[in-house]
Amino acid sequence: MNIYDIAKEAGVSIATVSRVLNGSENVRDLTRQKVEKVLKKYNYVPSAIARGLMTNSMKTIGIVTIDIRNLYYANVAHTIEQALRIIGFNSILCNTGYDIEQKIGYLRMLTEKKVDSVILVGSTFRDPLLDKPVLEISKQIPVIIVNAYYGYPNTYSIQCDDRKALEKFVEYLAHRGRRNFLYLYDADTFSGNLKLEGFQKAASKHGNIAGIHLIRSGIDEAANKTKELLRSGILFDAVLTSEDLTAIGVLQGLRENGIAVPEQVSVVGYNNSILSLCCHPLLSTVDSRMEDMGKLAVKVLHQVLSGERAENSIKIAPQLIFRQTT
Amino acid sequence: MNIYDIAKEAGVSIATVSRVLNGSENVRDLTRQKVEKVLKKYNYVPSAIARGLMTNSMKTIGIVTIDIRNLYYANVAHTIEQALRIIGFNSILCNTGYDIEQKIGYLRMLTEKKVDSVILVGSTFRDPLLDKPVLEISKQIPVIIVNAYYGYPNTYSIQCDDRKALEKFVEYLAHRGRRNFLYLYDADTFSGNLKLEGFQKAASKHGNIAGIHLIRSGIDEAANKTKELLRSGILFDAVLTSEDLTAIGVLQGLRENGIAVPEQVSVVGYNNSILSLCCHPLLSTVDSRMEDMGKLAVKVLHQVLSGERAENSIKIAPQLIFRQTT
DNA sequence: CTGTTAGCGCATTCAG
DNA sequence: CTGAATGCGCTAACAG
Repeated sequence: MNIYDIAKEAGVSIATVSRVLNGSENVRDLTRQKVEKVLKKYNYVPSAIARGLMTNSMKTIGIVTIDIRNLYYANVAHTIEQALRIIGFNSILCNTGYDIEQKIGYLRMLTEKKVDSVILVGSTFRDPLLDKPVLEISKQIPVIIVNAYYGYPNTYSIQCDDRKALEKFVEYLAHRGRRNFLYLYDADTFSGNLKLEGFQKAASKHGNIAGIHLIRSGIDEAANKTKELLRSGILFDAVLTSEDLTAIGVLQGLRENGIAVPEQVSVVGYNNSILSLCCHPLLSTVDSRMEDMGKLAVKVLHQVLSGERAENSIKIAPQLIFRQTT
Repeated sequence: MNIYDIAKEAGVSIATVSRVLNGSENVRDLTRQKVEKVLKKYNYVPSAIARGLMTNSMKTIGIVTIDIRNLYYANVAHTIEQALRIIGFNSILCNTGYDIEQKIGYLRMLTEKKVDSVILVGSTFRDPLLDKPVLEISKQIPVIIVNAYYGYPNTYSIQCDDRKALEKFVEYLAHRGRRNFLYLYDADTFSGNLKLEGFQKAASKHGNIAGIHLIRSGIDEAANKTKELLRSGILFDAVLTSEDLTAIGVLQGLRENGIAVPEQVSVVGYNNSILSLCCHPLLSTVDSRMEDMGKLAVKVLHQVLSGERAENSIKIAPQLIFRQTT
């Protein structure tokens, strides 16, 4: 069933059918009704593919991220998908994992499918090996990157000021009498480095750096590292992390050693995920405002696709969340 | 830049270009090289839209679920997306929320975009109001439903035996001396009812039903309900739930009242999410094997799309996970 | 092994 | 306000 069948049965031309399908004004009411009757009769659904071939757009955008199982990415992806739907776009979801070839493969697929834009979620997409593919794509369609920055034309970036978040939390803890700051992180990325810099700057200014350790992501990894550090006799009274999950591992490591939180040691997570509300004591953390970033990403995209001017780089302020671990 | 431009520059016909693009055998090596050279020169990417118009397939399927921020759905969606990619399909992600109109709207969009199939994730998609839309779609393309069942032709269902999970857990707890069973759940759905039935049957057989309560989803809601029940003097020594998050709320409610887990009360979650590893004590729960369900969904889909016969209904066995709360 | 031709289903001129 | 004609970029016969 296509537009020809409808036209024939309604006794009009395909142009007219197309017009009523697209809500054009220039159709006599009587004609419109004739067509709509047939449309309804067959419950006709036009083919977005054929339309796409003409308009060169499928009203679809690609959301590219590492792994949707990560709460952080899930949140942003969800927000983006919902905001896009409202402005008439659907989302192709791409979980690339950390493999660069996969990332490139997904990018290629998205250009084949002629998406109207690509939204990269996560600072791991700021990678020298991706520079060329991203540059190429950005020549065709706008590229939005959440939590990192590309300097190319037609790329737009939304970031949270991660550096400041760490700085301010260290500062806060120093005011509360903490002196020996430990930092555990699990990602050596663009935004990971910003956090690290913030920690280093503030910790050395307001106290001492008791240690900085890059560990694998996961509760057990963080718990083990904590226990190892405890055994080695390192002194610390505050632990900051790049992710809630890591902080929860720290909590468990401390508990096993009978160390009271926050009395003896303060612990701080990152992302303000639901996890931070599941542990005990409730985790102090940083709200990196992923929902706001997602919404901004779509807002910028909408502006760009509408031909309006849009900010090339937006930075929003994180929010410190004080709960029971500080 | 299209197939004509390539053909002209390579000095061949568009059919030949199409052949090398699709890896056809029937091309002389020399010819192939000529074409490939031009392809590379312009970094040519064929249009999936145009191809789709001919083949009537965009190699895309729709993943329809409530909300990807829910860990359970995120897991299944991720697994499905990955498995699909391997067999050459991409995924349009649809977060419908609970609104029925939205669900229908997404379904309509997916048929417009001519997806090759739709995978419904979650038993909330077994809804009388969706019967007709699902029936209509299933006449066009296969519909897979995870965690529920539709009896229509060309629909396929993957389920976890939720009823048995609850039965077995109650039984286990009874063996360990528990007698007064409480059940808190947050979803009045197809699978929700199965869990409930399992609980009722086993609890009344092996002990007493101390209460069954439908509450809103969330930690606080569960914690408040727990405290309310405690105040009201209801006696119970085991709490089962339909979701880890609810169980964690119960844990917090009990803690506030100084009730020891598992010494005085056992608590059981559902889904074996990462949340169950974040709380203290570590939560006993049910692994509903969403990864396996996701993989099975794609396996069945692959069979169907390949014209093979596939099981219309598959049920897999859940696994009880014993940690510290039982 | 290669080229010609004919659509796929729609949007979009351009006439009338 | 409506219709005829054209083409989007590709695949799939069908000839040769």
